[in-house]
Amino acid sequence: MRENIKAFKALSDETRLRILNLLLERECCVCEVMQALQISQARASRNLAFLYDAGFLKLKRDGLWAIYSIDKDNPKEYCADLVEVVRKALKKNEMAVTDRQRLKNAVRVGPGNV
Amino acid sequence: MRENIKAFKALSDETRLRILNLLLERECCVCEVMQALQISQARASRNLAFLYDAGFLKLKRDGLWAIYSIDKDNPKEYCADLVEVVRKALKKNEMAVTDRQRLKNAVRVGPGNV
DNA sequence: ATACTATATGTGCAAATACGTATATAGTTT
DNA sequence: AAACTATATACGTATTTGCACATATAGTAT
Repeated sequence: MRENIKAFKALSDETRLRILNLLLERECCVCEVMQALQISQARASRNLAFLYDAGFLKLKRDGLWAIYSIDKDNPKEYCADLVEVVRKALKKNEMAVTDRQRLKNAVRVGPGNV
Repeated sequence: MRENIKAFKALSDETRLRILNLLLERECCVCEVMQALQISQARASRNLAFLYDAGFLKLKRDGLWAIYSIDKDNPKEYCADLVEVVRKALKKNEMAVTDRQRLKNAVRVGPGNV
């Protein structure tokens, strides 16, 4: 039960839903998330970590970059189900559409160079 | 987005997941919920109201009793999807099984008579 | 009407949450 | 090595949450 609660809690926050919306498009590094959502680096990092901890994301390192993506192989069945719910829910959401648009212009370069 | 967040928030709490678990068995009045979960009347009432407000439940009055049940006709598609996720997640959960068992012995009589 | 019953809600408090700011960490480049 | 870069985290603060307790509300029965 504790794990389920953690998963629902992870999804009950606007910042994290917006992040998930981005990652449904493609994998992102922290700096791309902060650009697309126009939020601080610490906020992006923290909320990505929250989603990761809840089991929704996987992480790979590429030099200085931390590349987060949706973990489609997570054995917890509810994870994939919940991601699908989010995808459907945000498909036509105005803010989500804007974020996805901004993601296209985001570049893989750190906070100091944006 | 605000509605989705409210729905996820409603599910990110142990008491409310346990309540939903009961209602997946059958409709319940407030006093049956408090008996099955062994919680206070105020706590049962408030958390039922929370789930109701999030769109998961419907309410019918029967004399003094407030009968809550899962609203299967809610047009919001994510509601039914999320209820299904909860059903799968709690099917074999130990606490959820215990609660369902206790529900069988719950009676439709108020807090003063338990 | 009065007493009773089931449910809802106001209040205050302790704990949890989310954030900005500043700083630490770890990998990269020169 | 030193300077730089992307990310993670510690800390303080404002807000939100969930609860117990007490009380209010509304329907029922006598």
